[in-house]
Amino acid sequence: MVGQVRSFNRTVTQRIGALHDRFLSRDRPLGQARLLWEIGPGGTDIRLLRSRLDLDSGYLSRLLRALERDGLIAVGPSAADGRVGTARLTSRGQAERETLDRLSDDAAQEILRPLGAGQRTRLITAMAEVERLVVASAVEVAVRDPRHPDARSCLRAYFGELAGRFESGFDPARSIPAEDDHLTMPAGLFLVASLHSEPVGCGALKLHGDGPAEIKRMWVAPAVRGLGLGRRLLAELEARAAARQVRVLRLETNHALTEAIGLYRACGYREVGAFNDEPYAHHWFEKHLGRPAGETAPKAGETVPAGRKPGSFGVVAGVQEHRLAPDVQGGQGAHADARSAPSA
Amino acid sequence: MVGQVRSFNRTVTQRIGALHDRFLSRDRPLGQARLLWEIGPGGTDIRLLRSRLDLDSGYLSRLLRALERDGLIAVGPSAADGRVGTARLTSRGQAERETLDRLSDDAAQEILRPLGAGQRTRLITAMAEVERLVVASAVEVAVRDPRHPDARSCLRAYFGELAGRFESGFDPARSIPAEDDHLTMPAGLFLVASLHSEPVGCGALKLHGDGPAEIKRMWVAPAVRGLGLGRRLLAELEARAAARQVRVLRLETNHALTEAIGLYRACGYREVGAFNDEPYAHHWFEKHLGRPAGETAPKAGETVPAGRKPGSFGVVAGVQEHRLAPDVQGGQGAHADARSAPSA
DNA sequence: ACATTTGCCTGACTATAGTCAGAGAATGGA
DNA sequence: TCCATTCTCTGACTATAGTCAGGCAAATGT
Repeated sequence: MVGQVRSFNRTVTQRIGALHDRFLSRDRPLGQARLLWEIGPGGTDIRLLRSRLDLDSGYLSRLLRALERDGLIAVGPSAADGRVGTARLTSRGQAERETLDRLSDDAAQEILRPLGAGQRTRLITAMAEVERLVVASAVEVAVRDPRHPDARSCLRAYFGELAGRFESGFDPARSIPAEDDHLTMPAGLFLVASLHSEPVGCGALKLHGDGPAEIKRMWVAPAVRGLGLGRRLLAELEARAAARQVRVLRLETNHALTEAIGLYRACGYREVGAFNDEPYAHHWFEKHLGRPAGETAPKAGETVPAGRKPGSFGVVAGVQEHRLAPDVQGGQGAHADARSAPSA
Repeated sequence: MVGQVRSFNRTVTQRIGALHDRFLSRDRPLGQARLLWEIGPGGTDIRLLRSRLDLDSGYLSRLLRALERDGLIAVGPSAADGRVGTARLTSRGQAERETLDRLSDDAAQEILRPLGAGQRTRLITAMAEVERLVVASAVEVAVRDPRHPDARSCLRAYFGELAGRFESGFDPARSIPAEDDHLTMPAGLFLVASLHSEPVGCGALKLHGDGPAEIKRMWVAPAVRGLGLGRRLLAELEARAAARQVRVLRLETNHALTEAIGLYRACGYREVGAFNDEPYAHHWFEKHLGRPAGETAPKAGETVPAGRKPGSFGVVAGVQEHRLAPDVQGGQGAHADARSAPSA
């Protein structure tokens, strides 16, 4: 497995990355091109640019002034806050950005051009799959204080969604409360999932000594649904509950939340009778932890067992192996001919 | 299609490339690390390094001496040719290389770690597919003089393979000859397929005025089989034949070459009676060009029709869209909540 | 044997990317 | 009102990556 990932890293990153950069930096340094793109039509606050591209403020400042000198952008103070600046594209900047857009298309075409029709569709499909899963793997899950802005943002989105999806609407005041203190150690905990440091999901655990603990506040942002994030949050909560000697987990949910119900079932939760009087709930679930298992997915954060083979493959350019892509093929036996010195 | 490729380029290249480089250049500049890797155990001639990494000779020289100063490599003249130098790793160099190897593994693990078991296998499968096809798209096909070293290398490999696979062996002198002049314009032409400027396949066309032309010397290196290269070479030959008013293509082949026979059939060649007395042939095929089509794959080198949508997506870092990966999902409607300023 | 080519090296440059320590203005909170 | 903080900018550096023009020595072809 690791071997395939490494092989992919070498071959694909190298080839596509190189092609990409070659097209983009045809007449402008890469850093500037990146920035020009990132500003986008409509303009962007400088501090946003800094955090998004993760640039030193001095460096960014210089890049901005280079673009400004070339008449591609105009920088002015933000309306709301006199300290922050806003960069916006001039019409020349817009044109330049459209050129970049076109070049990026060319780079993509360059990949597709040599392939046949069937190969193209297979490539597109596989690329979509890799992309989905790589994005999924870029999501980070961490314990956060429920009072943290990211947590608050998730909770707001969560309540908003409940209000939209429950046929009765949703009023937090009528629901059984789960106050911040109850979702903070030692009473419980709150997990936030982030993608590129923006919150995209959450889940909470409310402990009751060594009695059954409760799963609360399970939410995944619409943009990242279908990436297995719900399952991952749930597994993470279960692991942390188990680490605190919890034997039984419980949760209640509304019948409008069909994906959630499906998730709980798939993760080994069994429907039980109502164990509380939550007015918005239609289903109550329970799961006993520490089972002989077989039905639960391996927990996220677990170390992958796959051992490294001593003589395994490429690190960087790895052109030797990369060259004739023996990884791609099964065997690598009798092609000495193809490798024979071309200039002999 | 182009949109998906672009989206992939941004997301995957960015994420994986960044991770990769972060691991590798922990204590050594990337250029040096790459070089150290490329030299490999057993050492490599400097001119090979130059062509493989496509480096300026001056720059390479400096990199080599930096590594030499650090005691990681030793450079000496090659045994065969006093002009060329050979770089080989010292024991410290070996150790350093193994560290890089380990770091590269770590980078791969880092991708897999957050995923569940099912996701991992799906990712691996999709990565293998993308890699195969990206390698396929990196193969270049061009007309070459059959006397060119690359062409010679292919022919040598081709004859070698025939000798190994025909139960009777193969002696070029007994076969109907196709001399260099007959495979050079205007009498014919010779195609060479290269991957990273190493020859990996060939195919030739022998014209007979406006009579049936012959396909000859079809060969694909074992390491790149299964990438559709044979089909591509064949399509390319057909296109060039058609451009010269050829109406009918012919070829003969030996029954030991089962993949080739399958390829010809799949590409619309019909078996016909022997049209020559080639002693090594068991099957003779023919194809009429310029048919109403439907059975031939689209010719390589053809322009892809897929038009660019005016407001389409990211060029460079493209963090805006990239961030919550709307491309990955179908829709992008109601997740304003998840985007709301995390620092609000 | 001699001219040409090939392969590597050196010196002299340039551009890009990035870091770090402040300075100075605007803002927010006590 | 004042103090601490936030945000951007400037100056002063450094490292990496690369380019280009020769120079010298070994090999090659005639």
